[in-house]
Amino acid sequence: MARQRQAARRPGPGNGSGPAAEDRRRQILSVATALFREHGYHTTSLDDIANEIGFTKPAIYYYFNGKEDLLYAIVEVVVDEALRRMRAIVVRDQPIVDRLHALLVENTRVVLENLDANTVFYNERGLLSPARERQIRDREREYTQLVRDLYVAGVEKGELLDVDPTVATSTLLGASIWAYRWFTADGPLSSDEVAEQVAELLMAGYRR
Amino acid sequence: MARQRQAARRPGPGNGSGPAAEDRRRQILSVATALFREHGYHTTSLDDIANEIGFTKPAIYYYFNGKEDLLYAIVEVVVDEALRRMRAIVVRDQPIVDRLHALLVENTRVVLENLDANTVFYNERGLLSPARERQIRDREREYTQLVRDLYVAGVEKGELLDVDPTVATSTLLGASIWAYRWFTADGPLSSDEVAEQVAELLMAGYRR
DNA sequence: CCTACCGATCGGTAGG
DNA sequence: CCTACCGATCGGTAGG
Repeated sequence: MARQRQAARRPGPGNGSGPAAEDRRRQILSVATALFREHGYHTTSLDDIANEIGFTKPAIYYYFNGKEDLLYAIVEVVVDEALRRMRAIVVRDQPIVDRLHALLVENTRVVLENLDANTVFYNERGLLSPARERQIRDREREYTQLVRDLYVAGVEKGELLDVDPTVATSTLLGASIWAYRWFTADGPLSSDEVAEQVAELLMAGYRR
Repeated sequence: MARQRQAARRPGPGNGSGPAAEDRRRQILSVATALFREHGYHTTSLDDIANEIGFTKPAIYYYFNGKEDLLYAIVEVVVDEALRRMRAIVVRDQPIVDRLHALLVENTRVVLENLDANTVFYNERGLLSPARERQIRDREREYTQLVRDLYVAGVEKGELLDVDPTVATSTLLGASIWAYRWFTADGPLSSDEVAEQVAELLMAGYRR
């Protein structure tokens, strides 16, 4: 589908940083994200991506330096967005339990609102070069650390269950993130409803 | 390391199904599991696997029909083992809350005890052929269904928190499984300790 | 279980 | 952003 070449304006090096070029970049990333999610990074060729958009492989090199740059760009946005949202919640003037709850709701939301990109993040980011993988890992650690610090403070105040804070943080975030594996937009629950229920379950525990 | 060829007995088609052949199969799978986990399926070549053991690529074709067969064999063991252990717990003569707790402890344990294989399972199983992926997915569904049925029964009896059973099941199992992403054998906690703490947190909730 | 080798795929580049 | 093309990798096979 959409295999016709647009007879539109030649981009040319001139507007390589113009707004039209930004749109093209976004379009390439969007298509790459969907294909990487569906088939995996290595099973998706640059030809696949280019064809899906309606032009040829070398065009991609006009906007990106190589295949790995596509993956990196996708993955980078995911951590940065998660980090940004977590930061905003952690500093709120609320009881720690409430902040942790809000944080888990928000975390599930951000995952489900960007399902393709998040799936690529969790499935393919290990394929990045060691240097880039490290950069991503550092930012992810920062994000985990944010939640861990909150948890430690909550235990000290007697607001949270006293288990190992690393276990608690990883497990709670993991439970939230895991939604990317089973959530379907055509299911009975909206992403917001899922986010709420997940957070509720983790806060209250399953035991009645 | 271990790059010397063993000058041992030629296997030959004769003992292709003998005990020595089974050992070889297991060895190949074990090496493949470690490499697939570390570098990913597509980044690991059959030459890599063969070299690591100390012979050449065609030898692998003496024991397996192709690269994908290696992945399938690894992944199959993982679901089957999980399914087997879950079945044994679900039928116990215990209160549902206790069975759910035991089940989560056991689930985390089985993941952490076979970290390499489970990591491959969750990261690479999407690369199987559609037919094989379906087979794995069916067995995984059976396993999820087991836990879901237990949850539904628990809610009816008033023993469990009344949230959507699919959300509950997926989230609880996900939280447990997620340990494969952050657990390290050289950390302060043993896999058994982690398994207990995860299950405790999920049962009681983080709120004090 | 080895040597030798083929065919296809694919990321990337030249040159415009 | 296109045509044409190269080089390397790699799964798989022949033939022993």
